[in-house]
Amino acid sequence: MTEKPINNWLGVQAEVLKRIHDRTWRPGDIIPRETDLASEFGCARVTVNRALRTLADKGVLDRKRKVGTTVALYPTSKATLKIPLIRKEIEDLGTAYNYELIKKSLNQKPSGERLLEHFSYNDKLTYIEAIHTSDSQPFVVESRFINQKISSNLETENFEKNSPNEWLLANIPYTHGKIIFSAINCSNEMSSLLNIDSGDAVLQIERTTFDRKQVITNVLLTYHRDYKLKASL
Amino acid sequence: MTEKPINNWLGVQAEVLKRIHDRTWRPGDIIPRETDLASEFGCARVTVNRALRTLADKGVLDRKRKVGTTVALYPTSKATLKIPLIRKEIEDLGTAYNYELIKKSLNQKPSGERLLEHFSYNDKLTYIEAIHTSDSQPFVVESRFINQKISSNLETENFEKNSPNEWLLANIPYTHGKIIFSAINCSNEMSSLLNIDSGDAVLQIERTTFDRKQVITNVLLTYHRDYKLKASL
DNA sequence: CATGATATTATGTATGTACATATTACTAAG
DNA sequence: CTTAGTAATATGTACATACATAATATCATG
Repeated sequence: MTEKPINNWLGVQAEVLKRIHDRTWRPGDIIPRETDLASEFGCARVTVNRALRTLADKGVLDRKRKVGTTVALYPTSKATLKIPLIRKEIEDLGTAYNYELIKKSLNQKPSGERLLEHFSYNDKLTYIEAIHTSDSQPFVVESRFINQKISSNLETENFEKNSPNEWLLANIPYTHGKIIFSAINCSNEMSSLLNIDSGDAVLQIERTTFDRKQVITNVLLTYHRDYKLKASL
Repeated sequence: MTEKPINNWLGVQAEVLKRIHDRTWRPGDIIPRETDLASEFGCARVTVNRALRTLADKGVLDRKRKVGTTVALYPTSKATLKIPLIRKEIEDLGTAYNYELIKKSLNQKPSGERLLEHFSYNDKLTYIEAIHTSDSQPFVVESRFINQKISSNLETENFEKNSPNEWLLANIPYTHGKIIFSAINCSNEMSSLLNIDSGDAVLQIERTTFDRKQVITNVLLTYHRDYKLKASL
């Protein structure tokens, strides 16, 4: 071992990325096995394992027992986008956050494709429509259905001051969720809420969160006209 | 140790999630230290470490040396969206994929805010406009600038048959990227390409990829009207 | 009382070893 | 020649141990 050993997993990761990057190992290639890399780098196999495992998590490598590790053919660019609390997103812009309840109605029955896809026919839902503003400018309209089965405290909360967004996060744990991004032409009603012209294109995010099999809530967020959602890969 | 030990990291992870879920540990709470959990579960500290580390990666926990591990206050819902190759996305729909080059021009100078944010003033860019179709229906219009510095082979590739999307992925490695999602009202020109009405709202994704500091390419993908981007959290 | 040195502590990581598991390759029985 | 059974192998994981590192708490000194 004349070379300086790479004896930490970040170092191994960097070296592996370097070799993928400079095409020593090309997409589809099988790379040397852990034991070989370990002895080449002068470190323990577990260290190599951690580096390769992390890269596999990120989608850079594909791994299979007994078969080996290959450089991913289509590095399915996994973008991770952080979805912050709306209040926090606005406050982070350095602007004043405000929340206003527009509508609230209890005991709604699910109707329409969007709701019936998630809720069952005899679920009772609380509907809430509200607007979040940034320096008094409309930022996003929240239009939400909450499954009344989830919590008895739901009735005592009137959502006049607190957004259901925050209330749910603080009170109702969820296991997983689905998100759908789309673009829509603004309706008359929505355009007056957002203070833009009817027909203007706006970004819409639908989010459904679950507690195991049970749907907790389905929310449609309609953003102001110039909203851009950023992510990195 | 009367209880059955939890001696694998997935088991520990499940148990920790259970306790967060049933509010034994609430958002903001500091949870017992690794050594304590290890002795409670009857496993090694490293096993607990791996479980907690993985949950911290996912954003469920916050960890800090010497301070301890807390349940994340705002579990900054990290959505991971997989961005597949366009061809693959269409083929996975079970429809026929087709690619058609619309325009190609060399030696463009960057102009406009979008390009000058990334490219430097005297970069030479190759511009490519192309359309990807699904069963002959317009699926997405690709409008791309490629930095000519990145590869000498760029000149030999005419992009008549192969989309720059695939060519770049196969030939030019990148280190990281930025993505911006927005909604726009379709221009006259774009609407005729996408075979929809001018003014229709469409989803637009801008993606810039880098090789370290250097910008490789900036692409604007304008999707067909009913396109929805799905992600999970 | 302020301040800088020092001890303490919880997480972070490296190592050698051992065994588990998934998958392939090989081999022998029919 | 097929097939069930078995060996070989690369990754996956668990553990005990040791030391590293970051952040806090404590204490001595001026």
